[in-house]
Amino acid sequence: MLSPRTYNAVKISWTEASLMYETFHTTSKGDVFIAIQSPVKTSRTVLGQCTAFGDKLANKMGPLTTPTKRRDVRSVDPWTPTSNLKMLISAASPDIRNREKELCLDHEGVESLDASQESKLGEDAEKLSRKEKSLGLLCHRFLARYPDYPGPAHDICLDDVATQLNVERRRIYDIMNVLESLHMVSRLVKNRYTWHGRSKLAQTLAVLRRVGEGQRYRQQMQHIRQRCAEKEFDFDDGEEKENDETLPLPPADLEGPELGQKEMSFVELPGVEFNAVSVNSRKDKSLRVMSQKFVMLFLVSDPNVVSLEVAAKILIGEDPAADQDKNKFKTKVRRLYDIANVLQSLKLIEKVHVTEERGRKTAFKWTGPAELPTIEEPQSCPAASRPPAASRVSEPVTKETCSKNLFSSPPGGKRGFTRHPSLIKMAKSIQEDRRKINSAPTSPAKSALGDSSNQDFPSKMAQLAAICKMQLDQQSSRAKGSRPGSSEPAAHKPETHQGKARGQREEVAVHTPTQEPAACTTPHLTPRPPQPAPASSSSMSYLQAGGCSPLIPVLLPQQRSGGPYAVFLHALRPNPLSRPKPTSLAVRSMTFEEKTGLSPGPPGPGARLDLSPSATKRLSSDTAAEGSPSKAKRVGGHQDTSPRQGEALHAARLKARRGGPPSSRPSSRALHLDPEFVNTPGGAAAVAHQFLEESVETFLETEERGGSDSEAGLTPVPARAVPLTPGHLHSGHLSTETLVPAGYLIPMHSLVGYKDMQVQGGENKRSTTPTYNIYHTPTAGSRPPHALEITPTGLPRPRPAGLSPQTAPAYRAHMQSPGPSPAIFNFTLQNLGLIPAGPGPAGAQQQHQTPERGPGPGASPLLGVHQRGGVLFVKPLSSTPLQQAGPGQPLAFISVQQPMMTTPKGAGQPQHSFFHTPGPLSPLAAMATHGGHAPASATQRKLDVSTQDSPP
DNA sequence: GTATCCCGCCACTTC
DNA sequence: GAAGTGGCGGGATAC
Repeated sequence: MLSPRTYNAVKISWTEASLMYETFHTTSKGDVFIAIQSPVKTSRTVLGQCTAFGDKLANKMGPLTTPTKRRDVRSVDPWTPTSNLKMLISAASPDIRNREKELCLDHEGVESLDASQESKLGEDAEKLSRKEKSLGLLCHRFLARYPDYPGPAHDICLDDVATQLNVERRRIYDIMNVLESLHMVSRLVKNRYTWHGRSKLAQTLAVLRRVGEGQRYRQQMQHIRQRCAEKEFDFDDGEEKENDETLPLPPADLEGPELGQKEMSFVELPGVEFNAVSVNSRKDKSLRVMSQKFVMLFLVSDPNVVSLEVAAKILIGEDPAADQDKNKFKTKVRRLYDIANVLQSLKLIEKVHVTEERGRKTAFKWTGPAELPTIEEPQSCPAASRPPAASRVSEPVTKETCSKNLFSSPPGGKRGFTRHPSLIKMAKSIQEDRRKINSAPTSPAKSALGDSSNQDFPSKMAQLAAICKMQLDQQSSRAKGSRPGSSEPAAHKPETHQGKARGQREEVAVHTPTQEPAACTTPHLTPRPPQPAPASSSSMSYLQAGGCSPLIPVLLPQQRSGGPYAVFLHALRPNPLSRPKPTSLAVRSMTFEEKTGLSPGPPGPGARLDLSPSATKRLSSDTAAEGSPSKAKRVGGHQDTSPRQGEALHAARLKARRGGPPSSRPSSRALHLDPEFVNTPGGAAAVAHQFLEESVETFLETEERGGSDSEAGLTPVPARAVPLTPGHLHSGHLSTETLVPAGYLIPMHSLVGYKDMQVQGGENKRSTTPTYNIYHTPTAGSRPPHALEITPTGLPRPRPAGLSPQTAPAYRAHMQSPGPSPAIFNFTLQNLGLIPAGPGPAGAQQQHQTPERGPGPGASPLLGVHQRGGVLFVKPLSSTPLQQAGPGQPLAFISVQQPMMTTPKGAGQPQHSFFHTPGPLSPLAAMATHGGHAPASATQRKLDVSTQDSPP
């Protein structure tokens, strides 16, 4: 067939080529097509018959081998991107090939091709047909330029790429966003990205799957399908709304959970940890979020076939408004096409058509890796990382050092409220460094570190950055607030610092920056600090993602490449559960879909997610913070983050509750911005802190009391049982939730420290900036075994009731301490075996759950943990669950803090609008707002109704 | 006529 | 204020 050389040359492109083909096929209808070489052939011709890729490929190969192309290929430098591009292009576009051939063939010289190609393409571009200009093709060309598994980091200059590919930058952004969602690239700086290729893809997918499971997407899809089946008519776009009632739109329901996701805003990428950090301007990046969610659907779907409609509904569902708005629906669909095109180029999906009652539907079939690395919680980075920590030390150390330096000053003292510009800069620089490192690491760095380390690297970097930020935030907050209440905090902090000092490295390495310190400090947590690494790590590390409701960030250990990721889960979407959906239903609609289910990979026991709530939070928070200022508005934002932020958030929440301004939650994003919240008006902040603390304490107490309940709530309730009511949440409380970037995945590394964080729990909280807040720990989630189970709804896991007494204190401590979220703490304890999984003590969680406010003002019912002043509130993933959840159930936690931001709004109408989806937000909101009240009902609603339903 | 999805306006962010 | 980003949706092209 191909000459060796050719072969080599082709190798790289092969996949791509295949992808391209597929793409084409898909595009064209799934028909098969073409042999690359065959000059003309277009798609269908050859393969028409073959359906399977393999076949296709084989077929293609045959043709491909054909002389001509090879030549080209060969001639070209096999590995050169251009060569690849050429191949791809030729393969992809018959027209192009033809042209090339015509034009170039002659010369054959690959080179000529190369140069000419692009130029041609570019030139031709104008002439090219729409198809030829498709995003998928463009993506192919783009991908052809880089190796799947880059050794050293590859920097990508958008301008260059755009120029080379002859496309507008705008198009490149679309591609980059999708790639970023898969962690194939990470943004380095403006106009620059780092190419990671597929090195992190497996992990990312594994994480996404988990998250998806946690989100119950499968259920949602089924639900939707059912509805569809039931009401086919309704489907039509517009109707949906109406359907709602009748059918609570699938989307809607779905939304609920997803809603949380809506946070699309948060979408930051895992790999890019920093995203959160700084640079990113728009945290929203819905495209990224959408992309991740879209991928999750495939990963969770048994059939692996997801219809565009279903996907759109689910994704849209998140967007309340979208549901009703046809236009929005259309827009979403457009985006899905964009994403699908890129994913097709990546060969992750293939376009297919599903025949339904209604007719033929466009759908996509997952063609990516079937089996994904399990995410082991255990491995969870933490642990792994830790050890490495030492090794990694370098990084960690650095981070630590940095963080220490940054924070050191304040330990006892407070940190400046506001971040000093210089600090900010530092943080940024650090972040940048991280990024750089990350990028590099991906390949090399990691190697150096070791696998785990690798991951760690990035994560570390991220952590460092995060830590720095957090610290800064904290400092700032302290500075501001050193205020009374702070005493504790202060104490903690100092301790924290100390703790850090001691264990810092470890912690540092491990922990997420921010929290760690705090956590460490916390006496209760104390243990964690240093050692946390191992134990904590283990325990901490894993949060069940799945279990976690939406909000919960899950940390996944990255097995290899990637470190674990922290995923922000949206609030669980109860919905799915809510409706008992018969899977079968789904079937009708979609042939493929039918599956019911397996959850693809439910994480086995092995797979666990580490949630580092804190981490997540951080991320989220960071992100949020980064988020546009405007967003900040939502909250009241104080940016100061950290504990204060959390407090601020609380305060905000409280206010909201009290009638404070409903805050309009600006947007989900805003939520994230907690930091901003933090900033909350100065004096107020201090007060708020105190207030928060108090509330927290109260909350804790409450939790303890009601803990069980809350736990239940926390526990991942079986879907139905408890669907989080996102809506509920949002309604009131949502805000909190909102804050959380649901759905967003963050690489553990970035989070790093989660363990620590978790372990540490409390201390950090304060310190931790908003970001941290984000997390929550999902206790349940953390449980390894359950990972899957944990998933929101279903988490059967019993929660460590055990928390109880003993834990309780600890819990409180946590809560009080800024450290890690209580949830985390619980988690950890549970994992460690210190706490019984049972319902018992659940209190903490339960408390959270308790919906209502247990905690006091802010206490969110659902949430299990709240950090106190600090601010982390853990929410039960599924809000609903709480109720249901019985003892034993694991908890899902969500950090509420962010929500704070939202709170205002969330509470208000906006929320609804925002969140139609009840789900996600709600949980948070619930927590945040604590309007605990909301929770229960909300959750329930969720089940029943679409999110929106949730009563305001 | 519907399905796709390119194109580029424009708002938001960041520098 | 300029540049970078990215949401968004009009409308063209493909089927």
